[in-house]
Amino acid sequence: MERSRDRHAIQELVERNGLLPVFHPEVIAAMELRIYTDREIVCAIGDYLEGLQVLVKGRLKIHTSLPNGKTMLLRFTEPPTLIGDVEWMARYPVGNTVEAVGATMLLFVSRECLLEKEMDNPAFLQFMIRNLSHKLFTNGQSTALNRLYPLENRFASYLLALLPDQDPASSGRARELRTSTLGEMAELLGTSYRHLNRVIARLTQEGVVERKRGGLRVLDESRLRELAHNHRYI
Amino acid sequence: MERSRDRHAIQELVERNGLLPVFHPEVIAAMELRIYTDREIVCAIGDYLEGLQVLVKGRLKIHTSLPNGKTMLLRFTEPPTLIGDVEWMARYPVGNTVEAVGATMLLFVSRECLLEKEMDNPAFLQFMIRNLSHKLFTNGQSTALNRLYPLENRFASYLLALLPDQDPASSGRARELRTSTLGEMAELLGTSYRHLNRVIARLTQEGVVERKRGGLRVLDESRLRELAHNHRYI
DNA sequence: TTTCCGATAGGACATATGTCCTTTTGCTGC
DNA sequence: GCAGCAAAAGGACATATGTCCTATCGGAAA
Repeated sequence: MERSRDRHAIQELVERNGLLPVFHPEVIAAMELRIYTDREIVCAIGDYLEGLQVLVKGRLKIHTSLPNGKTMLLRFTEPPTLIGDVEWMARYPVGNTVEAVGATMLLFVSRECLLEKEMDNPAFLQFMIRNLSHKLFTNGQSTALNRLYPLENRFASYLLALLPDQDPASSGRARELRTSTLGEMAELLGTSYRHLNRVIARLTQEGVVERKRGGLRVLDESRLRELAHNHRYI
Repeated sequence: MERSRDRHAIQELVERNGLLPVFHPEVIAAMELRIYTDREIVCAIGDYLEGLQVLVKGRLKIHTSLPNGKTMLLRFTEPPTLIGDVEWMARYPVGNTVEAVGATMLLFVSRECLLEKEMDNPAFLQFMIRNLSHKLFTNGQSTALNRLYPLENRFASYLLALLPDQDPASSGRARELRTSTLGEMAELLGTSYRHLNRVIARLTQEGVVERKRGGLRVLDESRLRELAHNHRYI
């Protein structure tokens, strides 16, 4: 993770993400820009955060650990998303691991700074409420859907979420996506490696994906969307 | 549902639940006391709420509907719990059904009243944030646990949550609990009637519960607690 | 009382997923 | 090139759970 105090860049990111009316100017002035590279951990379960962060560029992957030591994918998020909002006020330990997908930028504000300058700022407090509400709302949806569909569908959603953003030049072409290891992917999806393997085998059989050196290749994206139903890891 | 404007009662409930510092006096003055009887619906999925409610006495059952029409138990809550906090600010449609368990009391404040008097009140806004954070936090826990344990364990949790509060006179005695129908209970637990039946059969076999006219009888509460693990429908 | 229906109970079988193992494959260090 | 390892692929079997059916049972309606 790289830190920056580049006022100009920060100001621009604040504006582009509509954060100008939310934070007190002094708070914006105290913000730090944090740049993470692919797969870097932004925060891990059990951490006590020193502040709040706002994702302003790139994408994050959120997953959680179960008591039995396994992990399970929760969701992907896009700007502007708050990280540490749940833990901020009540000082909870971090509940989910947050990991960068590709290069990402987050704005960081220290806890003290917020406590000092924003606790009486309705705009900020309302912003927090809106964000928490939204998380709870989507959370509810996704929980239900998670229980509703078998792995095949969740896996399809996962692949779609990982696909690089559509760029015109590549449309139609089979897209690739790396996976650290299939074992890790299985963990993220909350299943066993064995089972994931079975599902991949089936999809390979059907020509939807293709096993490939160190990853998978998506052959039939539309079929994948069909399988993913409406369910999206957002 | 019965409405009351009994100032004295309302004032007492506000104080007993620590809400005095949270709401503006004028808001408290405008509160309405709503009394629900067992199994009455407080709000249903899709509703647009006209205000915020605070559970101040009794217990609520929260469940959700899945796209396929089935329902699934989410949790039970105890005072002081906010109802409608998620939907309040962003005007979301209600995401979960809320139902009274036994006689319950909620304080109601209209949306307009809040918008007019509390949007700039840091104490209130912070209160909302604390509540939303807490919901998100416990929500996360329960989601994970939900996926971790098989029905037998979730069922045990459910029975424990339904048991009437411990009263000294009845300790040691087998406790009864009505269930509307087993079919409904299955829905709440997010499983099929058939499967629930199987699990009950097993537990009956083991002498943990006993089938009974219109309900079940808990014979071995300690074993039930064992099965429920740490997982609790709170 | 007789009939009928919703609620129960449970059989038979299929699918989703987990656990334990074995084999194959492709790199990597020697 | 060869031994050795971690990841990948997949066989065998067990458990959790779903779907479809059938049979009972007890109370409500006729």
